[in-house]
Amino acid sequence: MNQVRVRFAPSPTGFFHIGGLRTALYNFLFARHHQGVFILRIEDTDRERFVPGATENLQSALRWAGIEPDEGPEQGGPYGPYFQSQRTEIYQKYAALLLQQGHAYYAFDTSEELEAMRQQAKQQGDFHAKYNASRRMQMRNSLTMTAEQVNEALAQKQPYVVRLLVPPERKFIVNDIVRGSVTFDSREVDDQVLLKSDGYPTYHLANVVDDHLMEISHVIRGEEWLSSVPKHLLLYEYFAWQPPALAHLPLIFNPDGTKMSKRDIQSLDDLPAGKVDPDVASYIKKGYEPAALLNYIALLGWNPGEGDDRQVFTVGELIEQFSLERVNKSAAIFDLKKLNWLNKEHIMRRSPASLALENREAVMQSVPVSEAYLEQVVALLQERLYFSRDVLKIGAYFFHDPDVYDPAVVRKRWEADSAKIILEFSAEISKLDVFTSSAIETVLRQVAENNSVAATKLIHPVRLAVTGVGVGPGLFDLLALLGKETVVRRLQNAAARIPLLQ
RNA sequence: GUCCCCAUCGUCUAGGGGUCAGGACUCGGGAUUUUCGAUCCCGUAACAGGGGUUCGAAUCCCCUUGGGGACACCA
Repeated sequence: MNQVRVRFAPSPTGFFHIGGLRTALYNFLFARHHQGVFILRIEDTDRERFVPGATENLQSALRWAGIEPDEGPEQGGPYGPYFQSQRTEIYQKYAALLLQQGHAYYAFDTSEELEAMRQQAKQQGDFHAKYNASRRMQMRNSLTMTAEQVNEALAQKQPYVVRLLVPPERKFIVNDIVRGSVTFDSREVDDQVLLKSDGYPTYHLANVVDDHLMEISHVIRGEEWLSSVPKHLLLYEYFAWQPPALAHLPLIFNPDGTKMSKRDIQSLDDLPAGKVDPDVASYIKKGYEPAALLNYIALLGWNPGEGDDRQVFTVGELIEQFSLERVNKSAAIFDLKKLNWLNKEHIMRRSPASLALENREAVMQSVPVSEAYLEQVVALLQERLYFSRDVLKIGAYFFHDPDVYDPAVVRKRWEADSAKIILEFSAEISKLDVFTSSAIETVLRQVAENNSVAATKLIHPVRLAVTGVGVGPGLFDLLALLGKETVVRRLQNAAARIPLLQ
């Protein structure tokens, strides 16, 4: 295989869709797997739908995901510019070439005329009329006008588009890496507009020209493009260019089988039944691990195959395993539950140091603690974290004395003699020289025994007294980390305050 | 409507003529633990339907049904 060069070619017309991220990921994985080049090309040829900031949003999301292009608007490259809006002369040149060779023609039809044609066809039962062999000779174009008329129209600066001349009676056989062989009839393809009246190219022209000029070896994109492949094939043929290999990816849907849409989604915490948020930014904001999201969407339409039951993959492992041949044909449904599970799996595999670093700012803002202390806190909390930045949220008591005691836990765990035993325990641990987990445990069990109660009768009230909540890491580790002074203080406070709550 | 694509547990999927149809998430149960979490066991749950082909079909073929995509001077 020659050098692999692939591109992710989004149009900056709104938010960054999760399906787009997967397309980018597959392109990236494929490129890395083959030591190829991953290119970002911005397809901003529709200036009516252009959304300012969309490109930047896209690039920052790719950066977050760690799937940065080798060539693109930011990193440059020998095939630039990578904004199609900056390449209009190129497309015009190729459109002119097609015109010259008779593979394309001028069309002067106004949108009203086009609309009238479609309306009329509709009345005749033709729902989606095509501008093609069966109708082009009834329209106002350089096929029906004389050369003089055309030149005159051009001289008068009448708006025109350039259309692709699709031959009648042609079969197009598309060989797709994921779908196999798919056949289309030219009757089904219309004389696609190649150059719009504003001088900008349509997707089809720009795409084919750029893929060729940028020496793209494999086009990996969403299934929605499959049916326009015949037009592209025709263009390659007219230009006498070798078309790239094609791989059309299955779509991703909501749990209810509908298209993922941003419309009715407020937030990830408040999803309507059956819906899922398609906006990559929402997942970034929520605090998902990039590795987890990538891992999850990689598995939506791809798997490593027989004999490999792994679910958790690092990006490196994905690169190693990925192949287009193992991409599925059928659409997948996005399941937040599995993403959440993977997120936890990836968090558990991280180093406490990196998690500490990520929580550092928020924690320090709340209370200054040593790096070492923070890292020990993280070590205790790590496997209880659902999101990497939740340290302060689920472990506030490592940084502050509790100011409230969970009423449900008070009700369940606090008994009439709890205060008395807790004070006794407090007095006993005060005497400890080495405040280690095991020393504390020994003392606690001794105190329990002295009072003829099970250790749990002491363990739960102590946890409540020290943390204010009923859940958390192993009690003795927690107390040891907090330190004698803090623990004794909290026990005494709680012994005085909790009985008043009952 | 026309053309094209797709179809294995609720979800992601493995398997592609002979399998007890496997794994993962979820859910349920149990073990462990001082709680939560983690971990370990166990369990519920699928070849859309109908016809062929074949000794034998989830697997190959056809039809039906269902879902999806495309049918713009949007990508």
